[in-house]
Amino acid sequence: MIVTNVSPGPPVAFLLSQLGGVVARGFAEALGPMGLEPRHFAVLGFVAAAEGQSQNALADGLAIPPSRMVAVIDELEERRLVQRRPHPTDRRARAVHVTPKGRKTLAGAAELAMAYEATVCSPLSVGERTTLSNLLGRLAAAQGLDGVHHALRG
Amino acid sequence: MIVTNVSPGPPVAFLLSQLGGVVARGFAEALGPMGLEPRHFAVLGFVAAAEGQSQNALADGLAIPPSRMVAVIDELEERRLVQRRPHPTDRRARAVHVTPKGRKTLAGAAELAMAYEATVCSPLSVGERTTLSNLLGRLAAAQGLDGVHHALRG
DNA sequence: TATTGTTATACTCTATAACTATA
DNA sequence: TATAGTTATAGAGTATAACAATA
Repeated sequence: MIVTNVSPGPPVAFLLSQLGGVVARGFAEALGPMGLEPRHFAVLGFVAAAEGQSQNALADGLAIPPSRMVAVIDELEERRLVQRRPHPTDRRARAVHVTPKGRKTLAGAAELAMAYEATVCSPLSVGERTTLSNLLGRLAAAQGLDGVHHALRG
Repeated sequence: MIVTNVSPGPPVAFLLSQLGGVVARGFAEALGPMGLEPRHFAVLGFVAAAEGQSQNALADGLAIPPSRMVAVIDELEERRLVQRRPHPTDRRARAVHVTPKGRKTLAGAAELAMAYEATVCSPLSVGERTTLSNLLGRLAAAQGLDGVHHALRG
């Protein structure tokens, strides 16, 4: 009998667990010079993509509990990267906006992220990166990942 | 100017962080029916691969602190999967051995792990799995991963 | 004096649920 | 009565360092 349902080489699930942890930590380190953690980067980017959202809307969109969103916005606001303004139609809510300084910081962090991406992928040719991105994307889709909540785990 | 240093598609580092977390959690769940957590599986397998090692040697080999190893061995011994015996040459140390029940449990857990691997890889053809394993293996090697400490993060 | 196993402590991180002010 | 934001609390998980027995 020929075994066909086992993938050759080291188990993929195995490598993914290993690499996922290392890359997540490495990404956090790469962001260090900006003084941002991955969660700040994620929230800042999400706010910049759609300004004026309520904190609950942000928490919903990034699939994190509202109480955590409060802390992240606190830290971002303390550094003048975002600003809480009164919500135009609901006096309970706060409309979150990005400051000019926040946009600059976001741009810098995005550059660091791209540089880290290049470091991680450096062992591969451009063609291989495309292949890898495609294969991983299919696995991610099968796992129900939609590409939104990225840097929030840990 | 043509941009060549950016990989096409979603960033690989991004997908790896996402998938790593999901797969690690999924693996923990897959092991659930056995009543084992990934760390127990890893230690049990490492002990089975070389019996009679001291706890410090195990902690060293799996790159986890000795105090943590104590807790894991405690739990494995409570379930009669491993056994602490006096070390033949050093009365301070304990030689850790796998019981017959431990071997059966390990075999069952290994089957669950293979089944989970098959689930994760189900969107890919066998050829694609080989390709993916190869690409991930090269990234892992570049990150200094040696393939030993797998299921211990989280 | 150093090392093995162990225990205790302290620290980080997180979600849950209470609280207030508005709706 | 329900919802937005906030705060407080408690839980899980962890590493660090102190400890006793032995080398």
